[in-house]
Amino acid sequence: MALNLNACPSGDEKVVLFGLLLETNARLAKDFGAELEAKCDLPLAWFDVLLQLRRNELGRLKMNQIAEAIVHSTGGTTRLIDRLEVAGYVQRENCANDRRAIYVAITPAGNAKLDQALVVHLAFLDDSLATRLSESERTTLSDLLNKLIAVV
Amino acid sequence: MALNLNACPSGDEKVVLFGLLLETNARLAKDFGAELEAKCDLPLAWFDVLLQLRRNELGRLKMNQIAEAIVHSTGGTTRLIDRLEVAGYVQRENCANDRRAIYVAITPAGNAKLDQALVVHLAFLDDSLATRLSESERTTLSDLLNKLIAVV
DNA sequence: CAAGTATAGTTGTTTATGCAACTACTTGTC
DNA sequence: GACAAGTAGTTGCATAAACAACTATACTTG
Repeated sequence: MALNLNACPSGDEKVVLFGLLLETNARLAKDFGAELEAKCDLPLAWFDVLLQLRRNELGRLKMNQIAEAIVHSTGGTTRLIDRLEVAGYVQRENCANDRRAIYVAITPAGNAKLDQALVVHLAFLDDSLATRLSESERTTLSDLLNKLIAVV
Repeated sequence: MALNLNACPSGDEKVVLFGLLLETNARLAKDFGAELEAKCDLPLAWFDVLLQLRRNELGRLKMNQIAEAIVHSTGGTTRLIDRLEVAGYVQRENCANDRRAIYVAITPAGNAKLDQALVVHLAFLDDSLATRLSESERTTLSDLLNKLIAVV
């Protein structure tokens, strides 16, 4: 396995871990994305936006908060929200205090779609997460990822 | 935090974990990708390909093995390898046994570029991984991700 | 061994995204 | 209170990737 470690640290423990993280993510995103698209006709990025919006108790966030939360550029987020708005899942609302800013609010149709998607999501997670990791393992994983992401 | 759990399981433990995985990955990929691009003029996807090639003791893989390893479509992989080949980092080689198949082999220039990139990678990992997670935490994280990815 | 099926890779087309330049608005400072 | 600097969002452009249709080769089965 570790054939030529010094010249080529491609087998370094941290390098492997980083690669594993990318790969795990890519496979999960691909699998779940395909399922979501097939069963709900909803792209993963749209799901992500709707979920972020629901997590805010007012059901709305500013553009830059969304961009930050879903780790997209602001330009990309503008057009992503454009598509969601055309589909009727969100709507732009003006911000009284700051006329530069725009709130994006989830609509009833968006909430309904998200509910539908969450059913699929939970089934997927039962199948792919819960069968592979116990509850305590999932807690450990959460803790580690939180440490990893903290103040990056 | 859990305002309306039953109607809207957006705060479900598994849902949160899944989101955390996506977010961690997105941030790490974005940060490291930017650094790699800035310091080595090497896109993250190229780095990934070169790393996969080096991990094979012959320094070469077939197209479909690469596509599988980096979790891309075969069509996307064709064009990714096109670019790497134009840059001189890999070369296509015929496969004697199977005339449909094509080997992609890393070139000396590719190896040199990868060495350069690995220096940057290790520095990044020291900075973003090693400072946040101890060695035993990293081992735990590796184990959990391996379980998660197994036979997906 | 011929016909049908499966596999490896490429190509046309569409789409989503990032970057940089831009407009509009706000905040801080003299 | 005007001007500089900073911030919010959008747009033009370039690019990377997915999907589906295609070609070429290999395998399988009657």
